Amino acid sequence: MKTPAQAPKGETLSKARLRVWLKLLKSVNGIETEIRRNLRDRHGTTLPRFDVMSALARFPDGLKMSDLSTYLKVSNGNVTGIVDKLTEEGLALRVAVPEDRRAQMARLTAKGRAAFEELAQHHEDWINTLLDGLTARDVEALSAHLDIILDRHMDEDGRDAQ
Amino acid sequence: MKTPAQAPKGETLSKARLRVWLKLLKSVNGIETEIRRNLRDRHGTTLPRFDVMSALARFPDGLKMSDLSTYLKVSNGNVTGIVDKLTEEGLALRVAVPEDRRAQMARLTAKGRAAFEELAQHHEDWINTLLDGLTARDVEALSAHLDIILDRHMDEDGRDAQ
DNA sequence: TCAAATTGTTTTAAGCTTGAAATTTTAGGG
DNA sequence: CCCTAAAATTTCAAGCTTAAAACAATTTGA
Repeated sequence: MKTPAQAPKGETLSKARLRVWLKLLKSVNGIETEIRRNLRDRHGTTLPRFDVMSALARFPDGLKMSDLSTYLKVSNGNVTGIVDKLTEEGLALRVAVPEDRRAQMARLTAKGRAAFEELAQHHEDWINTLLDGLTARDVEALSAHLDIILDRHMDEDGRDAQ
Repeated sequence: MKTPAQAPKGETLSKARLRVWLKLLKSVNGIETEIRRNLRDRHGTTLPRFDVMSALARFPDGLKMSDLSTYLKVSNGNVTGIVDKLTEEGLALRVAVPEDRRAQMARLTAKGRAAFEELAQHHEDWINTLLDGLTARDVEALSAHLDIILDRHMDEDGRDAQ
């Protein structure tokens, strides 16, 4: 009969939720720090750039700047700057939208797609290693618990419900 | 026999881990965004300030600046700026360390302690609401899965092992 | 038709974060 | 005692992020 060390017996549910939140934060921050370091040291890039490339890779025809910022849940101004940099590096480009002269589609270039394929494979490998303690069964159980959180307070758009 | 919608049958373990990582990230980012908004709109403060106050509240005698940055896993320069701001607001102060003139202890003032008590209670309430879908049993199960991740790649200092 | 509202994007100002350089002080040989 | 290395902290430059303002183009409705 083994009880987690930091789980006091009479702990209220509220305190228990606070504890698991701190653990969630620590896990995600730890993994994210490692991913950022790998992207910087092994590929000379950053997580925001990877995120944008990842989004654009999912939409080969490109994404309007505003759709990109909605999809990534960051500000419009933010994606403007990131796409600017990717464009300077020849990894992305903007194409005009014929029927709406305000809008632009951001797309990956061939070079950008190739660079992303490489990054994506390594990224998956890094995550696979960082989560190598989790079995398939663990992954499903963890996923189910996260769904409870997501379904309750984050709707499809990722915004907090109500 | 119900299968999670996004879990393809023949999915490799590596892909499954990648999926759960993205879900972890989405959950934490969603909660963190809500906490930041609450701190800003309802208390006129920020998450980094709350984190520093929370650390100092745990150590009534104060913490050396370097211990504070180690504890919070942020850079030295970062805590310098945050403690500067808290000090300007009368919530924290720096006291000299007699035996080492290089070092300083950061401490909460009485005002800082009072402000933190208020913040901490609200913070716990917010988390309790955001995680209200999780039962005590869910919390323990989730906690156990996070321990697997933390034990495997984040040691006590929070740095990635090996 | 045309003024007002809305939409798409960029610019800007401010704050956060980091890593590296600079500063000050302490500790350890020789 | 001195000189070098190490440690504690701050300063600095660069990049990321956001919210708000500015700008441009489109849509709406009177």
